[in-house]
Amino acid sequence: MSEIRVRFAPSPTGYLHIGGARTALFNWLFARKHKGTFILRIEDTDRSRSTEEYIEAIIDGMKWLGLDWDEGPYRQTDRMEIYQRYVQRLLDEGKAYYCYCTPEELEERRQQAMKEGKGIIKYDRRCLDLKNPPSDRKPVVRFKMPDAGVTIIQDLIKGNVSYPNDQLDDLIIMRSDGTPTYNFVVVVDDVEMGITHVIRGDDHLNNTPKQIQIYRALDFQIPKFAHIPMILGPDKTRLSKRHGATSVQAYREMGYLPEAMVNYLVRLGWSYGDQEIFSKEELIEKFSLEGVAKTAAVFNPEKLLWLTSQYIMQTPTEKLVDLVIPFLKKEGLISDEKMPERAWLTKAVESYKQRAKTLQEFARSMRYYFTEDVEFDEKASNKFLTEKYLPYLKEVKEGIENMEGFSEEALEKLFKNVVEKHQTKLRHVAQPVRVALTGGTASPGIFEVIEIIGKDKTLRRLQRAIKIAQNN
RNA sequence: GGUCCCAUCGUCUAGUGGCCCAGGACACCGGCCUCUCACGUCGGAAACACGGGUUCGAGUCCCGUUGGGACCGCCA
Repeated sequence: MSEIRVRFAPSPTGYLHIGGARTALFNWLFARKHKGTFILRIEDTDRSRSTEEYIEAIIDGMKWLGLDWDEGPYRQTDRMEIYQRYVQRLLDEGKAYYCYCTPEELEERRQQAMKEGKGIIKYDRRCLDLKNPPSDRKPVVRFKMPDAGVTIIQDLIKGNVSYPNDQLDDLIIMRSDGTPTYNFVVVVDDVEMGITHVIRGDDHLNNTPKQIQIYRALDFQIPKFAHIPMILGPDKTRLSKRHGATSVQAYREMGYLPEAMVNYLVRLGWSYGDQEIFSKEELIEKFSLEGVAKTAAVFNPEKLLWLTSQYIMQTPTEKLVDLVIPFLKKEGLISDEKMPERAWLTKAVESYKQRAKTLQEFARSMRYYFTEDVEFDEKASNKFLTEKYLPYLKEVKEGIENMEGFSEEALEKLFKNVVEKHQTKLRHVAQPVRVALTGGTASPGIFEVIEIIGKDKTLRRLQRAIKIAQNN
């Protein structure tokens, strides 16, 4: 049994997007599952649109997701001689030819064909047997497609798909500037790199018969193909920027967890019975191309959010603290110079572990733990910082002032005493205090919050709230 | 316009002829828990696109219709 070799081949014309990430993930899982090799190849033959920045961004995104590769990153721009050699071979064997038509001429003819309602928009081969090539033009090289018969793709996901060869265009394999084009390099590279399984988006399905013809012309062995369904936006068209955040780094910056992203992505088009949550090890064990669906999937950020919250709850708090710190810095709540004690930070993070759905949410909802004062939510202060609750606020304040220790237990006892004395409910005491300390009506348990905020700050905030209540 | 792919709750999906008057998950709604929020838990509403076949029996097989998508570039 020969080794399995797969690749992820993004073009660096943008950040690593959701769709690309899932393609990478499926390839990676397939390689890991079969103890094969996962190759990263940068498809940068389009020099005008490829940038170093995007190459970095893609690599960065892969690393963040934990998709490590075994070979590469290869870059097609480093391999130009190889492609040129194969183009020459096709030329020598009469399987390709020079074409002198300009892009403008071709465009015009395409428009014309479209207008006449001709279904087939393909090159008319007028340069195929040119007697006198124009000397003032640099030609492209076209691949000569067979014009009869059918090409059949044996796809691991779609099954057998056949195309009439008369539909296949004589595609350009080398531009007039001497650089090769995608459909050609992809074949050469996949063969040169010993790729056994081509796993890619099904937007490539229609390119595959053309590529198969190139494999045949070059006498190459054809790999196995697996075309995975697209990821769509809510309007069911191909997912793109206009659908909002679509790059993996955008989600990283919003405080999503990579494990959640991987889990979400894998379930988009793949399933294993009713199971929703998978560890990476489990995925490697259970992943298979047979489990991949044929239908396109709509990207649903809400489920990704839920998964992130699930992973947050599963993450050990100590680790969570490390993850939250950069977001606290970004919110301007801490800095290297102003770094709170680790133990305190741990308690603070712990208090939001069941509540924050993203790392960013941690930082934002924990704001009042760090600031000197709080900003009151108007509705909340109007309702709870009033004369009615004034006695409770005062008694809690006094109680804390006279308190021996400063533990959750002691605080709970204090509140109970106030409740009993006034024959009221705990919530009538807890809510005004909550508003006083956090500015709003929603927070972790009040005793926990008081302990985290600390005695001094708590007293100051209560005092301030009492003043407001007196005037309300 | 041509070629190709696809079709189960709003969304992701289970389902490979009888176990399905269709199961799970997110979101939504309601109960419980409760100092608020969240978590958790219990319950609810919610789908086999349509029409023909095949079969004792079809979400599952076949054909058609409709709908959606992709590709048709000197982009990848």
